[in-house]
Amino acid sequence: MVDAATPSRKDAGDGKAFYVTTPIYYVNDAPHIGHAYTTVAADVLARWHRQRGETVWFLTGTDEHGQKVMRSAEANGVSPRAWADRLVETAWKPVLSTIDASNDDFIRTTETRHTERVREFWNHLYDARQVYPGTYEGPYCVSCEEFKLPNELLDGEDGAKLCPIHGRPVEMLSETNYFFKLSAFTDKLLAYYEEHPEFVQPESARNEVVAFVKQGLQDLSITRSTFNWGIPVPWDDDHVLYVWIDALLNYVTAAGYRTDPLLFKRVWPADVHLVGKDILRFHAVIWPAMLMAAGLPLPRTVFAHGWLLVGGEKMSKTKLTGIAPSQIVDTFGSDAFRYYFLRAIQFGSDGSFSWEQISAIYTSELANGLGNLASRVAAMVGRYFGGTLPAPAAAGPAETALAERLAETVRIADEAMGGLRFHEALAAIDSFTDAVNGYLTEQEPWKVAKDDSPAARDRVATILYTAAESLRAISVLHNPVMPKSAAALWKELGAAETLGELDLQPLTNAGRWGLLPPGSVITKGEPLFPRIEEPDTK
RNA sequence: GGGGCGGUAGCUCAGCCGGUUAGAGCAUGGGACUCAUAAUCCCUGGGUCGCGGGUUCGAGUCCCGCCCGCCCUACCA
Repeated sequence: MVDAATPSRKDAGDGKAFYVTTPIYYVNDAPHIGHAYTTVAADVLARWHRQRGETVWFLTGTDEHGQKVMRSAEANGVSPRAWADRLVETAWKPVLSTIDASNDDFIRTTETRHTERVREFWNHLYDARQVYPGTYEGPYCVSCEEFKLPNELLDGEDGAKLCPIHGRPVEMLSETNYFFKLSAFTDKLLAYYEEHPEFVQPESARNEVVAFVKQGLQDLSITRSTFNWGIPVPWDDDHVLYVWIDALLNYVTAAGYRTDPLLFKRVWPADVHLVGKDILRFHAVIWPAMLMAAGLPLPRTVFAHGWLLVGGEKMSKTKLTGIAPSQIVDTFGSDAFRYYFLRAIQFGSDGSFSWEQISAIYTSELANGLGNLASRVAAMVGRYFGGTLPAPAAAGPAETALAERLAETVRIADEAMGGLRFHEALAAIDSFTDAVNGYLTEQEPWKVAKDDSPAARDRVATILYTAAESLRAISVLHNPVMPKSAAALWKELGAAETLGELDLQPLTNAGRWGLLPPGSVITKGEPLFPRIEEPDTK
């Protein structure tokens, strides 16, 4: 029973938790890598902050009301709720495990914990006279039986506006419904953007939002009466709430709004709402206005990321460029999926996806770079020290340089992650991995090992310790991004026995040198990132 | 129509307030090495910086015009 769903992790701990959200996904779409991209970014952020030792609350979920879902359900001969249940269980929830999402909660807008709170929220605003009855007038297509968007209409002859589906003239129709006094918040929003430049990111998104609001806001029609798949308006049974006005509230209803004051206090306001740029306005204009109207604190940041482009064009189902996450994960694994999208695309900008590119990055950075490094270190500790990590002797300039490089890498990566510059963080970690590979090649421990004098043996010990210690740090740094591989590496280093669980290694200390205790038992396992001989170039 | 962003090496992209021979990663080619997942390390790139003008001692980097792609210009999610 969905309504009985309980958060998997209620222990948000003491103090303010880092609260990150994805949008709730509209169940009527098929999940594609665009959705997974957002979720992965949120997940990496959540895991990164957990690794820093912070308490974290990571929410995702599904948006299930509205006309489209209702119509699909009808077309499939089932109730809207049954249709939504099916999509959630067969499509949306499975994606989360496909990409290894570690969400603390999953909210559905059809759950009573949501619907009841939404009704209360709007009833409150209605009582506070923030909502009033009015008339919505817009272009309506009789064939579609729905209102159309002014900008999707086609121009017909003699200036008539045509329905893009039926090619027939639309007529202006009006509908009585309820309006939220959004216009009253124009100046307050502008002032807020001004005072909180970090509220809408990146800069380009912020500029668009500000420009939009500066035009002046109109009141927003928040109810519909032409169909009934939605949350009933508390004061008028003939209307249901407009789906967005319902959906946005998930961020608070799932955070214990009006039901769990302790959780709510600990979690709200959200630190980051991650959204695609297509839904920026709802999150950066309507949502904060709703919160202002209700007297609730606003989220710290709404971050809009870009589109994934396939073949230079925005991914779309109709052009058959919509790709299911499993298509990629089946070939490269969930870790590489996560790594690739955050590594190859500047978060906030549009990014090109191609099989060639993911294949290239997988091979060069993961298989040849990190994976091979782990193999060569494990092999040499096995060969020269029977698998037991030796204690290092005196550090030379090369060791000191690498240790300093590590500290710098952790600093850069942490700062970049804090600013949602995932690609920058991963570039720094990759660059450090390269440095370790270069260090080994320069020090040539395999040559030093041919001399069996005590001094030479000490030198080999120092070199291999240095490399293994570097891998220890890389494990911690990569754990939020590639949890499976990082755990495998951690195990290979024998670190669980000597340092404890990987998840508990504080990221903030990851740059400290010399944490991996000598004596750790290092084993050469299966390759971390097996070579993929024939990439699926479909 | 108005506003914004982008068009830089085969690919993906950096190039802040204009200034020595235009950069990175990957791919390519050559070399070194052999611990390692035929992996690693070093060297190697001569690309009309979309097109045409202009300003300037000097312009991917500023101005004007044009071409191409994308986004915004409110109630599909």
